[in-house]
Amino acid sequence: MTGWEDVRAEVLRRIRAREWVPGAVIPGEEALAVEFGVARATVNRALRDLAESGLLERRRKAGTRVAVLPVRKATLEISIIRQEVEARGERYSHRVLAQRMEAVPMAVAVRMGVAVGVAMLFVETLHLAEGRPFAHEVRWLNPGVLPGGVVPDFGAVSANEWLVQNVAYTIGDIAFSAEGASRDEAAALGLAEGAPVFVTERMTWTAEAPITFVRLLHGPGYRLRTMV
Amino acid sequence: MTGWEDVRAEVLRRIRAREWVPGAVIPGEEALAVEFGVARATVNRALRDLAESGLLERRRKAGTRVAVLPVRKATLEISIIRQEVEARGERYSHRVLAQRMEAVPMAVAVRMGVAVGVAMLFVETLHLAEGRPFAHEVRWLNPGVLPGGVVPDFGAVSANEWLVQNVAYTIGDIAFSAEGASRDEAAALGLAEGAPVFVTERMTWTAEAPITFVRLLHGPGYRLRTMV
DNA sequence: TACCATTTGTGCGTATGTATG
DNA sequence: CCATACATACGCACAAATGGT
Repeated sequence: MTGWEDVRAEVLRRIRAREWVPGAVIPGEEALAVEFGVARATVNRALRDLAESGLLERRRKAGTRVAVLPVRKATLEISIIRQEVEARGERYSHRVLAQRMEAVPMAVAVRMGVAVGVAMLFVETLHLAEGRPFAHEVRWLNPGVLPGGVVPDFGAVSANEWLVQNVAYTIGDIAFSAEGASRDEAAALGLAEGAPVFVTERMTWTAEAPITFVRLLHGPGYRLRTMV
Repeated sequence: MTGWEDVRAEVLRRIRAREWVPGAVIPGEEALAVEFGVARATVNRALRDLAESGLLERRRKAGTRVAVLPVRKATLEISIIRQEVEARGERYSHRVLAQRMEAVPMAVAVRMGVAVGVAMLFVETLHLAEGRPFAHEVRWLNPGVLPGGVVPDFGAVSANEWLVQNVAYTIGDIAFSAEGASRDEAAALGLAEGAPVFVTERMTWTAEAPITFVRLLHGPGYRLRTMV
């Protein structure tokens, strides 16, 4: 009956009810464990969870305090474009518009952390939902990460999906912005030049080497949502 | 020397090295605990962490398997606009452009889950960085959540910040999109009509009642980033 | 359908490590 | 340097979910 989620709920209630006000130190784990009649580990689990979600701040020796300006943490689920389309109940397809070795432009070189002019595999893809343009993808891919140096057939499986399945867990960062579509981008997506597009730029790395830089454009109507 | 993070690192290595391929069931917690010479709880902590980040899928009785299409989970830190501006080393200020009770339009009523025409507190704010428009905010706020029914002075502390500090932990969802600025929005942000703007829409609730619906517009140059 | 065996989920009490006021 | 409070570990136990018989 008293699990760590119950403890979390009660702590949450006290924060909400302002029984514990922002900035104040709350009782220690041991004290709460006694009060709630649970083990200290159970309290720890609950408080750790609340700290992860930004509501509490915990420091050794200093104790646990209620965050003054809680930074809310929202989690985005970055899925394969195919999954995204299929989740809407639409049929997915994609077309490779270009694929070639190409010297990276400066903007990309900077983000990938390589010298300007280094040759990378350049892949341009149009993702379709029910045959209509859904997203336009431009990608630079470090050929060094391809197993055996063999370039896969991105016409069969999109680069997006192929990488997730074939190149191991990576770290990276993502940035979102709104931009006006360039002439080429607009043409690919069937929009007017300058139309607002939702831009996702993603850079991924292994421990040492850059893997890929992707610039993904979604046309009007696209919404990126967080999962509660 | 062998903490749960070490266990996680080793499991990660095996996934990366494809010793455990996507879709395959990995050894049970007990077996891994024996192999690594740690307690089962330690293995559990490590595997739970990997499952939370989307790399493993766990089900009772079925065991733990390597995710076939790992859904990457990116965490966004949603901070107060003032913090965001100050983090850039710029001076923050804001102006309340409008504040009145107003019947919610249908689009907002639907999202807030209230009847069309219900009166909410409407607040329009312009956020400035170094005196230049940074973001335009339109907010509908349920007056029922105001302590004592008193409307705070949003000219002193922005509604954004006031709510975080005075209304307790909430659940909500956020959606991001790119749109063309309307005439009024463009005017507020000093842009041309139809210019691409980055739109953040946030809806928050307490357990039962809607708290607030916000529509936040950022002009060109704004980028929303994830933390690694 | 009913039951059982397996596997993860979580709890308890205790002990030790570690950052830090 | 020490006392404190969190961080994490261990071993055990039982609960809950669920695949299979």
